[in-house]
Amino acid sequence: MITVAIVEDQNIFREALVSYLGGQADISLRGDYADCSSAFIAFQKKVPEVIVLDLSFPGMSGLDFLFRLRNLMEQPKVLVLSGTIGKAQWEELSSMGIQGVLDKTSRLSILLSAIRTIHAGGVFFDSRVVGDMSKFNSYGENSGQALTRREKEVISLIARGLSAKEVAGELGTSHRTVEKHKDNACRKLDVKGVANLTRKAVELGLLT
Amino acid sequence: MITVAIVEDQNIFREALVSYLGGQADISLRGDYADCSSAFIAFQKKVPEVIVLDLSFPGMSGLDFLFRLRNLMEQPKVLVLSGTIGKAQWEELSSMGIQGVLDKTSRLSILLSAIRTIHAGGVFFDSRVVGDMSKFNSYGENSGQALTRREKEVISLIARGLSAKEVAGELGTSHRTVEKHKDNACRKLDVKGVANLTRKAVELGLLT
DNA sequence: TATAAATTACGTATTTGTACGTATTTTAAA
DNA sequence: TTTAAAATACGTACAAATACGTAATTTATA
Repeated sequence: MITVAIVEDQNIFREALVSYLGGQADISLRGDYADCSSAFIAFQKKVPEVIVLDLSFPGMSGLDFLFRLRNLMEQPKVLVLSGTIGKAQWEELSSMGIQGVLDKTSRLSILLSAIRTIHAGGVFFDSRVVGDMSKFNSYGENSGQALTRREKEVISLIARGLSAKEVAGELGTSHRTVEKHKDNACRKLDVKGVANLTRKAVELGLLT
Repeated sequence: MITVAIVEDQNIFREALVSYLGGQADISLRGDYADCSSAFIAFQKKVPEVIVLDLSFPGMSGLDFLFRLRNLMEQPKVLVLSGTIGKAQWEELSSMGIQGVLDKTSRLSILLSAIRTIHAGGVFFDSRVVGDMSKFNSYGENSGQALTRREKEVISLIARGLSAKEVAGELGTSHRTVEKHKDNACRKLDVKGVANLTRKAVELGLLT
């Protein structure tokens, strides 16, 4: 018998999942939660073996949630249900020690398999998600560098519509420096122009 | 007995919905489809009374789908399940004669109610979705003008990273004209700069 | 057809972005 | 502490964007 909890903000989806998983012989549902806070409170009393966690909702509070899970007495296995996740999310996810990632376009039977697999001690990473992640590692065999904190800060503000001068004022530095950071970020991301940079910033989850 | 079909690309969600709705005494499921094409082919033979349609997936083929539905012998009631929908989608939706819109964060019981309501001849518009839509009507009590087709075309290309010159080449017109369209669009949308324009274009669903 | 809306085009002046470069100081890691 | 990475700053030349303006032509539509 596998004890499972679901954390998913889309009520319709969550309740439908509950309805389905509740009918499985080897699964015992131990709660479903629409937000991380109420889930964590419940888990402090009783930790389920497997947590099905939707990380597609905004605010990336889900990552804080994963972090806090590591302080529980018992360590639950975590299966992340993702819609589309950005590079920023993925970087944090992969260092967070989760047991699986699944795309919502996967089959329901795959979800079941994944739950059983990770409960048995395995890992389950959906190829569509993991495959997409490879693009994050191929910014170029040449230029595959991660953005620095300052670069992220700068392009985040630029994507919000600020000019280089305004960003400089915001960060208390020179507009030439800002332009340099932006310049470097553009080369690392292999994009040109504010429009592409803006969409990239959104994609990377830098405007949350 | 209400005959219902589901069109939803997220397999896990769709199958979980099938599992749940299949257990309802007054609902008879007549098929579930992961894409509009296969759904339409099936509907040409037999039209369900109610179609639960997810419009949150890309390509906005869902709108073409709605349009084609109008050519069927019998007219099904349509309940749209939306994640977040942009202004462009909403404008087309509201002129498409659907019977209901529901947010995925609604409760499952609400979905049931909605299905029963529109089957009985009523309409069901979730306040969260409709409420959000009001923001689209308040681009300013002053400047609340709709974008023209050309303006949408121009800012869509600009948001994709093309310069005014490149857009001009693409559309076979002068770069001055392109700049003018962009200028006008910016005033209508009350934004400044490529970054803001790009995010607005994404928000409006112009980059699908 | 008459009228309004949309598309087209250009002028001009100023600001901002882009794409190279170099080089110093600060901060973090080995 | 030594070393590497990051952040800082500046030069220059050209391209592009921005913010005003006017106005002719085409296309819908009442």
